[in-house]
Amino acid sequence: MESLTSHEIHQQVRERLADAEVRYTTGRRAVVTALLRARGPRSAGEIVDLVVGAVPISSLYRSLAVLDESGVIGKHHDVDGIARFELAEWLVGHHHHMVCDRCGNVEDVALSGHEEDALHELVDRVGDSLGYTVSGHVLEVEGVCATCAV
Amino acid sequence: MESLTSHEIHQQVRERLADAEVRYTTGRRAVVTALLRARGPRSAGEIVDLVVGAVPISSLYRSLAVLDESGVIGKHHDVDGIARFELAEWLVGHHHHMVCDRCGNVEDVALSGHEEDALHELVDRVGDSLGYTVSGHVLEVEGVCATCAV
DNA sequence: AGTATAATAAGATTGATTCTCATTTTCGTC
DNA sequence: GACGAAAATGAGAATCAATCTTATTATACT
Repeated sequence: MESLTSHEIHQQVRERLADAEVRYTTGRRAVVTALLRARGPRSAGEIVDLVVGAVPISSLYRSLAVLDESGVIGKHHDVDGIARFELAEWLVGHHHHMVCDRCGNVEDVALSGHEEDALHELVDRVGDSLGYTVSGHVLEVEGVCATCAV
Repeated sequence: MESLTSHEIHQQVRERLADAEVRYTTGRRAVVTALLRARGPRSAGEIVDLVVGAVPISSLYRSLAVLDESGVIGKHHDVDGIARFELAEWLVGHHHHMVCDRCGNVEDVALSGHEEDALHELVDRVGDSLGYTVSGHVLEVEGVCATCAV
């Protein structure tokens, strides 16, 4: 998947929100911009720092909820149970995560087409064997990053 | 990995806790028994229901913390951010999770040796390419279970 | 049995997240 | 370019899983 420019992404988001009859306001745009700059999932607290100017935390959480509900961003929880948000895969491409055991940093990782295909087959097989209709998969690689490795 | 009997698991846990100079008390044993019956990760609230008799929630959390710290159980967070606990892999074998998108149920899944080897190679390659020393990996398959598929 | 140490129980506390509601902004219309 | 309806925001209250505190109880060792 060729990556979209920042401008194209905002355009895609605007259209998606329009379909959901939701306005693409300044606050919501600020969240998308912040997540665009970050190259991995970020917590609400981290996003507050990434966004220029003061953002009320309650408003930020509502922006995140709206964007999540309309499929613009995805939400998952890190090892400490804190929610982390990132742009949805239809905007930035399917990818996985490399997590540092020490500092907790999370980076996006895209597999090669061949690797992703193999993983996809594997996952389908697993779902079938248990009677599930597979809708997706998540792979997290855990390790110690170069900086933490002393 | 051949699976251990319930009795053998309690024995292993006892030894592991002894090494950590921690007692294997009734409350801690009850948690292990409950997780042994459950065939997948369970939340603190669910474990309260699985354990026979009333268990103070604060005590349960401390038992879980002690067992987690000594490596007897593992902890992760589900899509709603609540913590789920399960017996550690050295007790029940390395495995992955099949998660139902609808009801949230989580089942353990073990891959074949061949599949697991291939996955292991893949994650090693990913870690190397990013300068990480890989320590593990997590694969979650998402889908809709037979019951929820109507 | 007696003592020192660890574990438990009950409730208070914390902290991320959500809810409430009054105020403000936006959009389509006149 | 103001008007009214609907949507969004902001400030603080409320929620709830999880942790902490401390007094009490149980356990291991002598």
